[in-house]
Amino acid sequence: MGRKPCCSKEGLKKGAWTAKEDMLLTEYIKEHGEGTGWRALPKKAGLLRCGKSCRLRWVNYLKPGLKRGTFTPEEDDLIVRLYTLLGSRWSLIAGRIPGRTDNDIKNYWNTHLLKKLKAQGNEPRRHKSIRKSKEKEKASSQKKQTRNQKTKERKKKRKIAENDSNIEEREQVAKKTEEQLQMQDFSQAVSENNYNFTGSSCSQDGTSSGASTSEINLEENNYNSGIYEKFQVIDELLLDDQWTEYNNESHMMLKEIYEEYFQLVSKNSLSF
DNA sequence: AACATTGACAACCGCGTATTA
DNA sequence: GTAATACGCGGTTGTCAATGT
Repeated sequence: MGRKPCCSKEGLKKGAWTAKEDMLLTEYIKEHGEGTGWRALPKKAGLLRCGKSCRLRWVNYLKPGLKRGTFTPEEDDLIVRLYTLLGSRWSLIAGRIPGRTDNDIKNYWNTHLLKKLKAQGNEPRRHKSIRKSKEKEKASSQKKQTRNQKTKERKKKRKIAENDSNIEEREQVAKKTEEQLQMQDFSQAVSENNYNFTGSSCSQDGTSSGASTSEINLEENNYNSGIYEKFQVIDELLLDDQWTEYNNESHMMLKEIYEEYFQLVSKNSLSF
């Protein structure tokens, strides 16, 4: 019953992708297309990765049409507005910004935009985490605290290891030098005695359709409790002349999102 | 120069949902 | 209908580079 058994993760590679792996994945997808099932792809493409990892690499990095580099002020503004509107639904936001992935936007938000907005005193209201319970948040903050500690320890260890290997290296060099000197002596002795001698060297949808009705579920009632307020925010956004002036297309897009949002809320029979 | 901190971003993990036998 | 699995998403972590002390 059910689907085929899941892949064993044993022997699968993790960490940064190599150029060769990128090439294998790209070539396979070019030839067979994207929708052939991520689960079986790695084996068919000759990759020692899990399907999940392949999908992520493709979607976030290799897929044609992805924009790299700095975000434009228009993109910044759009992200901020969409965040205000949708919260951390990065795939939905990404679906509205051509060439950018959810991961991209998420990273950019966390490392640039949030700080920028804080500095301007415009920090957006934090949306309720979609999944996280308070317990998890607590655990997460504890993890965060130990993280710096771990980093420190890792660096310490690496330093020690480097030192050790340096010592080892130095010892080896010293040993080699000594051996070479001995060999030279020997060689010299041999040559002095007219013998022939030969030496040897040695030598790692985001589209709107993705917003199923379940995305705004009843568990999020707290989140939705501020929905009236949210609609006011949307109205403000839509009535913002400055915004309307410089980006009419995006303005239309926000209107569409407004419609979608309204429909989703209606489907969940939320009254306000 | 050495060490600590912060920034940046790719990649991983775990969960909820969709799909399938 | 049900259980098992795949898929997609958001949150988190790992790691290297840059910057500060």
